[in-house]
Amino acid sequence: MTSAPYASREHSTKERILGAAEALFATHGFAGASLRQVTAAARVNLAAVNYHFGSKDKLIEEVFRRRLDELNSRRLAALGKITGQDETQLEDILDAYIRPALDLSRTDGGGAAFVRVLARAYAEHNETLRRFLSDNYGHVLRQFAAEFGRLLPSLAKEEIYWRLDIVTGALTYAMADFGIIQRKSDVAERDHREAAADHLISFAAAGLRNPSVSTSPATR
Amino acid sequence: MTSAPYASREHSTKERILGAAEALFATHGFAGASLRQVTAAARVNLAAVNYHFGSKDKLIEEVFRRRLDELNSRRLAALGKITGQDETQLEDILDAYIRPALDLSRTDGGGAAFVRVLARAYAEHNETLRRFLSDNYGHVLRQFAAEFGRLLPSLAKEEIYWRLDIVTGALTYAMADFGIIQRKSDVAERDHREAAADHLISFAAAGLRNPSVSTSPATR
DNA sequence: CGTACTCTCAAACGTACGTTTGATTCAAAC
DNA sequence: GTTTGAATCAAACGTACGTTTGAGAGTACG
Repeated sequence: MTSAPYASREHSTKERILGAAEALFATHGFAGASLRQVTAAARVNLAAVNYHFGSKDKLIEEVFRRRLDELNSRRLAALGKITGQDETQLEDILDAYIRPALDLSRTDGGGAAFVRVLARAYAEHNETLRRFLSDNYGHVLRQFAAEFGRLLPSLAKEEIYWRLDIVTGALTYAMADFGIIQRKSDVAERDHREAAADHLISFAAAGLRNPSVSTSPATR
Repeated sequence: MTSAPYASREHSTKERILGAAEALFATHGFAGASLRQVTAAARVNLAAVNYHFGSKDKLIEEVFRRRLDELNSRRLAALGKITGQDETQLEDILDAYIRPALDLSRTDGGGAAFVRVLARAYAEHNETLRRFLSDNYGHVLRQFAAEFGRLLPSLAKEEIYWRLDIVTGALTYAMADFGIIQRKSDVAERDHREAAADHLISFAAAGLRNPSVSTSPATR
């Protein structure tokens, strides 16, 4: 072996497992993709998953962590630029939230697959996974909810979280399907998604602005 | 098979299985909910599923058929009222498509659960299930696509199907989450969903009207 | 009564799953 | 040269799955 300066190369066992798992989870779901499929696709031994990650659940978490760390950093960076400003519109906050995810779905090397994994996570209401995401990235949601609350003072905190969850799920699903369609597209695909993202944002803004529904039973 | 007047009552074995399967598929997915869970919840013997339905896949199909027959009949009835009319708007066709589903999510007796099952079906790209839905209800999609095409003459047939799929998936997901949230709501929930549906429709209309993307130049 | 038929039941079938084990490899450290 | 420890491997573990079986209960009808 030509002892290169990079100890953990892109083609290390761990990385190959993560890549294969990401692709197979996107296609077959977390329960539907078996470790035997994953290790066969990654061309590693079956036991490698439990050796390097400990369990299938931990592997799933690592698939998320690898992408979400950067995704949410970008979200917070974008949010930081508009936080507290007077002229901030609802659409600006939504843009800070979904634009990094849209960019991710455009990257090579599994980004598009990961967006589909994200959509899976929303569809499956896996409690373990929910807990992991809440523990590790809940502060991001909280910061966005706070900023949304600033622009929507008439909505209760709880109501804002509900709507954010619905909006995020619908957006994620739409983005995931963009990723599938991407294969058949040509150069104009980028423009299509750019324009579609604008529509998604305006849709989400309309849903969030919706004044009706009361979550406090006493106040009627 | 003597046609007894009340042979298949609401509490028959078949109906109890269908109800339990619907609820468990909504919560745990098709792969995640086992026949042992289903039969235990329905309080029937494990073998009853294979006796009455033949297999788990056939049971899944029957869960869909029980609801989709009426759902799509209502969709076609609503579409028939506006087909070919000059003053038809995109929003009218979308209303004909998603309003029956929204009504279904409001019904008692598992309708809300079924909408979540529908969302599952969209998230999982199960080929067997896709085939079944396409074979049995593809004509509905085709009729709607034809009417959409009439109002969107600049879009290729294929492009219309893509966008319909994305839009339907996002709408279904949103409606499914409405179903989950429903529990915590009071009387105003109906108004909320009514208003939210209007936003969903306008969002979908905007996405469908989007003129960009060219699928035509390259033949592939 | 006997026959026929539908439905239910406990038990077992074979398969696939996630996980664990113990041996083996191999390069670096001593 | 020996030791060490990380990494890989084939094989097996116990469990849960969908499905099948064959016996039996219940009902209808001559």
